[in-house]
Amino acid sequence: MVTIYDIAKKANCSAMTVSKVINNTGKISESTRQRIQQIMTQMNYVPNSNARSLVLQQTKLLSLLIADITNPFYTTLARGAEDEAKRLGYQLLFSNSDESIVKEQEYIETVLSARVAGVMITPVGDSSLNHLKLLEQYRIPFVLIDREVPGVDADAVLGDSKEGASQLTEHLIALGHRRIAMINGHLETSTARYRLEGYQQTLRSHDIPYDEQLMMEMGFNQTNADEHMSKLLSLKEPPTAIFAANNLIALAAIRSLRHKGYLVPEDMSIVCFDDLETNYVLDPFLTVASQPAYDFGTVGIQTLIERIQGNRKQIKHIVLPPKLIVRGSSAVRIITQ
Amino acid sequence: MVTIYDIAKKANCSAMTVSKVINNTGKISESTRQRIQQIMTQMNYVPNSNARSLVLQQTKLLSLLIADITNPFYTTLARGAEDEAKRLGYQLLFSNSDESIVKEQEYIETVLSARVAGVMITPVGDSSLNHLKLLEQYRIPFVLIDREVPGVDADAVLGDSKEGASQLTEHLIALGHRRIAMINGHLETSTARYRLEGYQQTLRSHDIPYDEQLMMEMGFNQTNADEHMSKLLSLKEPPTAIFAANNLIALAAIRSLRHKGYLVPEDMSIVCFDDLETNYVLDPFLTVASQPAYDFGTVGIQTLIERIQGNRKQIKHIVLPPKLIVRGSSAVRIITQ
DNA sequence: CAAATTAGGGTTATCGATAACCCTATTATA
DNA sequence: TATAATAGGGTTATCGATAACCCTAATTTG
Repeated sequence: MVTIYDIAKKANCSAMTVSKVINNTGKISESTRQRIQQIMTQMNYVPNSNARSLVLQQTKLLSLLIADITNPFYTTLARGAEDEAKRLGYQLLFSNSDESIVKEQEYIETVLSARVAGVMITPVGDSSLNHLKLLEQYRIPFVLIDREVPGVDADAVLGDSKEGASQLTEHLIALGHRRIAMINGHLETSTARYRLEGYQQTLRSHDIPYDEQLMMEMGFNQTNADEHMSKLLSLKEPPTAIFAANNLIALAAIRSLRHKGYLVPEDMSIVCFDDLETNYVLDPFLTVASQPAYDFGTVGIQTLIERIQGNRKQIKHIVLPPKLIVRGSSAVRIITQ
Repeated sequence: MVTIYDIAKKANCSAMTVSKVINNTGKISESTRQRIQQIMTQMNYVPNSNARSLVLQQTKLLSLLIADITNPFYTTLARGAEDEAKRLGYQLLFSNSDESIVKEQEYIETVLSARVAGVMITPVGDSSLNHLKLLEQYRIPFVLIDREVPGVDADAVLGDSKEGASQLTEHLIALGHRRIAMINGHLETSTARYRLEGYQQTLRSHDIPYDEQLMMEMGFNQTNADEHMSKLLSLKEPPTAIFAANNLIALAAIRSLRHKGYLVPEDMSIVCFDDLETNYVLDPFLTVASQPAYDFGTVGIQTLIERIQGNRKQIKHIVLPPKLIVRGSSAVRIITQ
């Protein structure tokens, strides 16, 4: 590998002079500057950022920890993050936690060892508290994406889960539904709690009693929907609509229903959080509270870098509002009998 | 940040002793080993991998350069790559080239400066030759994914584009189609060339003349399908089927056709390369030559790390075969008139 | 019992780049 | 003209970890 010493030797000067040319600091005559620059180009010199990071005590590396890159929401988010990071001169490491607290913990440690400049993380849940504290202890800036963690006072880019849940529930009620089930993610995550809150509050405002039998809790990325669906369908008064906490749950629910011989939306309306990238879907079907995944990525990186560069002292919570998109998976309740 | 010197001071020993405990080298008494280990845990010591990389002249960083993470094929590939990298103790940087040779070039340079251990790259096309040579010059191992580059003799994990194209064309012919158009990616990429070859050869083997008017070339990620579709439809003898070089092109084609009032597959059969993640598709519709995207990722990383660790001298080309999946987008040719 | 090992640990130089400071001609200024 | 200022560049120490080698006391071996 070519180093500044190689350049210096060829240019008949000291390494320091080369360094000054590279960083555009100090006083260098125009002629030596050009000579050195030419030699660097000619020798294909590329600075060793390990060495640089070591002395400067900072890297241009950011870390992105998400649940699963193949989840469409995170895919788009990651793309936004990478675009913005690149634009601002940073590189992006990424990893998948699969909603596992253990994987998350392991990753935080490798991230610490890489001395990344900052971390953008979708925390698994409230129990992420411990490793987030570790980041704090090491003074590594981080920004929470999509989910809050009680006890952690950090920058965050969030959706408005309560508002989105309200909109979706409101939509179902407007279609005549009264028995509205909810299949939620783990209540260990803040989004699940807010979505529940929005759902309950909207029911209440329409004088619809909250029925615990209509509440199901499963992981955001799990697919044991069959079981939950059976329970719901076997109720004395089964639901006529389902509010799924995200699109994966909704898709699993629809598959399960079809499997059991039910039609959506004829027999059951389904709505959910998060859209699917319409570019890759031929016939968009889900009625969703769409969240701006790409913006989650870009805004998250911006927020992170602001903090890294110390341009801001106070904590910032940014809320990106959801947008209701009505499609074929929800329909007017058909009153039988 | 806690360093080995901090540990050493607290443990009343030299930094070297701490280093030996960390790396499990040298001779250390069981008692000091435990004492040091305890102090490290207590102080939350995490090694500085910049310093380590600097002296060892190697990092545990790999780089993944793909066209676009939101393209479903690459999403899954990236997931496979990350899983495998993590399993083998490496971290993954990623970036999107958007099929742009300029972005690719820039990225290669930042990658060089990060002193990554290796690079996994889906080259934009034949003109990637220059920066790949730069990698070679710096002796940074790399593996080509999905596409070959003439003049570059490197490890590669490839699909069998010719075979897949043959299968798809064969399928259309079996359905009675004779006027089969092809919408290809840029011929600057090896996959586009092989797919063309498979298509042409299969036509020939059925004594169907190759008609240049039925050949369209567009970028793998571009969507000016409308224009191409208009040309095809206005031919004296328009096609009854289209072979799209990948799924994005196929989707764009279908949208364009629908927009013009044509039905798929009634008026036009469509087949293509690369499946969509069936987990996120409610009603899989495309007849595809499916490629094992996840395996592209894992095998690519394996191949790369083998080379990094110097366990293998000779160049290796791994070919992962495609699989024909017949669905609703292709149908028997309806003979009108 | 003397010599040779070895256990257990320490010293020093090094990786590549940079900060902080120093040095010497030349030029500007009083 | 004498002095101060500056242009242009060099020296040295440092970041954190490790390789290569050294050192001393205890233990083993012939």
